[in-house]
Amino acid sequence: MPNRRPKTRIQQKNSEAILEAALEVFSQAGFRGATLDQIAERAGLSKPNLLYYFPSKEAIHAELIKGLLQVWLDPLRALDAGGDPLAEILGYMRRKLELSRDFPRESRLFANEVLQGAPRVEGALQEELKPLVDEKAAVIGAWVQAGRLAPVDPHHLIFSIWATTQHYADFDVQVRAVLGPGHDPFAEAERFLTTLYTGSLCPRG
Amino acid sequence: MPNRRPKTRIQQKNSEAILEAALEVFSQAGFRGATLDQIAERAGLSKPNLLYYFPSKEAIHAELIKGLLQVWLDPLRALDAGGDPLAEILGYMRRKLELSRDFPRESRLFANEVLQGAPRVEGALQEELKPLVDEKAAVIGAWVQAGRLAPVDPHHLIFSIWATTQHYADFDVQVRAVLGPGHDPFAEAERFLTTLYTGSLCPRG
DNA sequence: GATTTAATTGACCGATAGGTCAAAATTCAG
DNA sequence: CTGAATTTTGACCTATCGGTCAATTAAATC
Repeated sequence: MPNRRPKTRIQQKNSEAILEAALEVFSQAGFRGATLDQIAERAGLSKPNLLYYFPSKEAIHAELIKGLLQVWLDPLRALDAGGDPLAEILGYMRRKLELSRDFPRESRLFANEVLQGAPRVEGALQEELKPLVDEKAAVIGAWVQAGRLAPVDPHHLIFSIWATTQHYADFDVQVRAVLGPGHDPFAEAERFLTTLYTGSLCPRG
Repeated sequence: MPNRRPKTRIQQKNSEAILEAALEVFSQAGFRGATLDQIAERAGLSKPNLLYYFPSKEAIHAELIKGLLQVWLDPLRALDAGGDPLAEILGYMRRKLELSRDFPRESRLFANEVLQGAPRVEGALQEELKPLVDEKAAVIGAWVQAGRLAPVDPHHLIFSIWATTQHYADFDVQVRAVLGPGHDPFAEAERFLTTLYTGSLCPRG
């Protein structure tokens, strides 16, 4: 059994291939719907060989979730209390939208997990997500108090940014089916969401 | 095998029990993750008995989706070209949010399906969803043209309403984990979304 | 080049998946 | 009450699931 941290080139390569394949399969079928055989085939390995690198299906999934959560929270971490309120929020929206555009499988993996009751990430939600959101919600709340933002509920503002941006990754099929060909959903979304949030967040006498 | 339309009381009762159980299981585990044994147990029937009423797992799922799509599209159908633009859009948002509150399992069933590539509903998206959305988007576009709404992309406005309202059903676990106890997510969401859309849709000189 | 170590595999395991079927139990019609 | 139709079930089928293991092959080390 290989050590925790891959050492050899071959371990590095195969571990990456497995995680890449698992991301594809898990994000498309959910945890229960995904099979080790599918993952193994996509990774170009036999199933026993796959289980030589990871002890179980759960372990592969856990590794993916672990690596994902950090990346997923980064845009919110970057929200700066010292910046211009509207610019900060629009910047957060934009970074979140870019994640949806560039890492749709990661978004769907997470969506699948939460949608099915988050049995394997509930702890992380409580211990990592909630504190960070509370902190940044307080920042936004302070902006509102100072009259630098129109009065809105900070938590639900954050929810709406999650919802609207992740929608373009998670419901990509539906978005494209409705728009038809000849559209760039993400580019259009950026314009729309900019006007949406600018319009409702600008403070008015 | 029972006829297409349930006739006897017992057929009526069991068919309903099966669909109710299947909704619970499919919405929580996705199609592949759900099992006939789980559905049968929840419905209080044996597996062979379940398969006496529906020919296959696919058939149960298809029946659910069929019944769901109509209900799901009703709020958009009710959007009235003759009404007040902002009130109509807020009303649509509110009806959609009520669906999320009262039928979260249906929302998750649909989300699961689309998330996993919509293999069983892609046709319905093209043939039912797209025409309806295009029609209503045209209505909104006309309002914008007439200067009765701030200039926004109608399709993406509809997407954002879907995203923000369904978020509270589909990501319920996450929303509650972040908010903590003592919150009514749907009531708060209604207030927030009202200000969000009012703020950005009101036309200004 | 030999030997040790890492990597790979085919065969296999018990559990569970969706589904079938003939027979038994129940309900219904006359 | 009786016979026909409906409903229910236990036993069973094949395929696939996650996972194991001993044996084989390929790499790295000396």
